[in-house]
Amino acid sequence: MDLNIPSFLRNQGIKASYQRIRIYEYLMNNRTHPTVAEIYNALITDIPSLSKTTVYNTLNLFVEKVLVEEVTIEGSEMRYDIKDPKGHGHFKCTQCHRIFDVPIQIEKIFTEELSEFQVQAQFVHFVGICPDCLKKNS
Amino acid sequence: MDLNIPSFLRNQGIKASYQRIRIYEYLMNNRTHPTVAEIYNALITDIPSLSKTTVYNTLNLFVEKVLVEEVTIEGSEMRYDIKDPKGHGHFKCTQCHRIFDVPIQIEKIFTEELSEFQVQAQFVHFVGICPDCLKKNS
DNA sequence: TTTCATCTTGGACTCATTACAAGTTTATCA
DNA sequence: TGATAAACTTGTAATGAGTCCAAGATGAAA
Ligand SMILES: [Mn+2]
Ligand SMILES: [Mn+2]
Ligand SMILES: [Zn+2]
Ligand SMILES: [Zn+2]
Repeated sequence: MDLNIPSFLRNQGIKASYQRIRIYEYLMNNRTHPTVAEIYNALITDIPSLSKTTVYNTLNLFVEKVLVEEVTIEGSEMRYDIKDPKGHGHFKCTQCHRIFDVPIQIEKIFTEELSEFQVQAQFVHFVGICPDCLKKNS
Repeated sequence: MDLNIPSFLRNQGIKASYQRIRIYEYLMNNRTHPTVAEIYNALITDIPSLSKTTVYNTLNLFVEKVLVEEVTIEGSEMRYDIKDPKGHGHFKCTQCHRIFDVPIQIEKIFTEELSEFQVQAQFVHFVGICPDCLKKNS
């Protein structure tokens, strides 16, 4: 499923600048929920003129156009994730600080009390210790 | 269940200073998930010497001692909530910006894939429009 | 190639939070 | 009492993620 990023972006009503293509491509290839600083540091060697503001602008645009989702989880920096139409939760390991994807049964979360609310988005996340770190500890 | 806050704090290993008592009391009486600024502004008339740093220090201490929980939900300011041993989720209304408590069936969220992880905490939140605002809109 | 809208850039700025050092309170004990 | 020290509070300065803005670059259309 070899995605052509430039035409994909244009289909979403986004002008496919070089910076935007490279940022989207980075998110596709690095499903680690990177921060702005991580994205910027990864691309700056290839794109020496890149500005942090452009990374912010581009991510905000992608979020607005629903190509990308913000992941708010423990810590002071926002993280970014390619939009998953199915939706999934996250698990943050307190030892290695990695963030794992967790499949979620969204329907099961809804409770009676929410019936009067119009829910537009839902977020689930866990904090704890991942299997790798549990092994290392023992 | 008329709680004696000073002795409650001492039981938790926390010295019951006047500031700490008033901040805890405020959180007990205002289950609105207030920000630091809201707590500070509410108490500054009663305690003119109160410092914002004290509010930060106190809340961080309460979080460490598990008397209070941080609520991270949309927006740049941290919010605080008296610790609920049962646990509950939150719903943020995009129109009136209120944050509602939502009872959650935590067990139902757990998926097969989490079985190898040691989960220490879980967070669920929703974003959408609350019943009051839905009525106003129609 | 000219034009005009859109993008990118970097530096200034904002604002929530933390760090720090000096002053205050409180508990303990001579 | 008074002395001593630990813990707490306070105000100011510093940090740092994110935004604003104005000037320059890009690129599609005519
Ligand atoms: Mn993810
Ligand atoms: Mn709550
Ligand atoms: Zn780990
Ligand atoms: Zn509302």
